Amino acid sequence: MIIKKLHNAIEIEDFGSFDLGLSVDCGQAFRWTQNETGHWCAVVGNRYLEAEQSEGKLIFYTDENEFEGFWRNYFDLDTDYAAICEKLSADTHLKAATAACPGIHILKQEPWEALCSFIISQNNNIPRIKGIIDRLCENFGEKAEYGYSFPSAERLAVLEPEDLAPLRAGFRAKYIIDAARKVSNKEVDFERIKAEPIEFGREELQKIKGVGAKVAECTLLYGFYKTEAFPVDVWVRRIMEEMYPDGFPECADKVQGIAQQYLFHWRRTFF
DNA sequence: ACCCAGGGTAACT
DNA sequence: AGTTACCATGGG
Repeated sequence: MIIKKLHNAIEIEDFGSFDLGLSVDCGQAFRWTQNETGHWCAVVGNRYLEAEQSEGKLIFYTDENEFEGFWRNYFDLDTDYAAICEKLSADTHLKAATAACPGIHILKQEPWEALCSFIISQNNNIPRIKGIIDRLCENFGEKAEYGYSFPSAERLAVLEPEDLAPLRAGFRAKYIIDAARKVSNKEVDFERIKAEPIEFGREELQKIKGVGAKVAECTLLYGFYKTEAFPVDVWVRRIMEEMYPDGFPECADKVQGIAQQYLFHWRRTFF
């Protein structure tokens, strides 16, 4: 990876197969948008980033400290995805999926934002999920010059489900409040989920009303970077029924979640 | 009017 | 233990 400092940005070459647009817009994160110039923009935590990719170059409009201290890890730029995809290619369908949409990285999102986002995702579609999350941030996040932050669990914990009416989240409002309360009072312990094997996280997260197996797996994969987490939504279920009636291939051991992300995007985009 | 969406709960057999 | 209606909302 070659990193050059520009006057207002960091320019990167030789960053492997990473695809910025695919990674931020393949259904794992919901706050990235394209501005008039096609640059990808989002608020993550209390930071803001504008970024673009063109002609083999990746440009982050931020300084070196921010890139090295946060974004490099957020985009998982130091993991060798080419090697992972090569390993997955031992399976015919995974070979096709990884070849069809190369460059997807798992984004290392904030655990609370991932949990809350995937609670909202249940029995919902991606455009509407984005809308609800936008309204959640506008109503309860902190306003900065560049946009609204994602509201903390502590901020939402003091609210009642009816207070979330402006979100038009439907039956999910009460689940969001229950999650906020159990996370902020440590009844659901994020530090232990980070430290312990995935089985602990599975049980811990499902103590929350409205969190079942699928939302828990998404939270563990995108919020805790547990790459063996395996979320099965309606699209992945179709793939499992059509292509893997006898189970998921061994070559995906420990990275089932990454394999799942390629299959999800492949199935939605090309079938 | 009907069906579906990155599901989960509760109430049934 | 395995099915099924129902849950709010909006787009096709």
